[in-house]
Amino acid sequence: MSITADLIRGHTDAIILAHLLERDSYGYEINKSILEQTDHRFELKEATLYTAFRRLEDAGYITSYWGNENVGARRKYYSLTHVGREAFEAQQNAWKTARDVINKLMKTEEHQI
Amino acid sequence: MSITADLIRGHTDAIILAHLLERDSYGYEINKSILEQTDHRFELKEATLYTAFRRLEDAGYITSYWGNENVGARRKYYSLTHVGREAFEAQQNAWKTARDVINKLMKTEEHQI
DNA sequence: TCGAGATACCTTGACAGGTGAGGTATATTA
DNA sequence: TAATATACCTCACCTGTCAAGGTATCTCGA
Repeated sequence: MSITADLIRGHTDAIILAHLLERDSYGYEINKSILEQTDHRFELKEATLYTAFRRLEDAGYITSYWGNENVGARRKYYSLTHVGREAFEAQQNAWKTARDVINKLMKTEEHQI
Repeated sequence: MSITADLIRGHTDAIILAHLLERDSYGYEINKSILEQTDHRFELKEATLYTAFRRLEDAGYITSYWGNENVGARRKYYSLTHVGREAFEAQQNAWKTARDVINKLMKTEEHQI
């Protein structure tokens, strides 16, 4: 079951920030990583991804620098800022709240543990 | 913590259908019900609600009829169709998938039971 | 009786995020 | 040498949300 745009809308920023929590990364890698993590059930489209990078950098949540690869195509790396880390934590909390509310309104049982 | 539009976007239709699973209802009541169910953490704005009604009726998921109240303002009742019920179940499944994927990507633990 | 507030419906225009389609460039490999 | 993978980017369009505005009825207190 693939996931439509509107179900993801509003989560793209947080998903990218989450990825950058662990280490600096670049667009293509983040894209591939998300595909693998979700068994190809979900893909961040390139246009969406680069739009989000722009938005996040404008907001001061991430900074960028060009990698100095000797081989292969050039890579633009992104790094999470302190503000970005705080923003992610806020968005994570917002997600938890929203998730529980939607579960209730959609009469969906919580995930079994 | 109130919930921003983008976190809910794409769920409004399913939330409305879920409400109609139990019984026929009308806009104002659905709105109030959602407010109460969520302890005022989330509100479906009127414009959003009526836009959704139009969309759902065009899709054949709901039908409408005017109530015959003797007192008070007139009410337009909505009723879930068979197709609408099936659509809701599909959307419920889509939500479960999306929820689990987002949980994973956002490194959010599942809700404790 | 008159005004405020609740109930109940609706439309319009603007906005913002997602994305299909298109583009550029380099390296690898058959 | 052509195809494929890596890697970046932009633009125009679409769709859902919603602030702001509107209409009408009923209740209730001053």
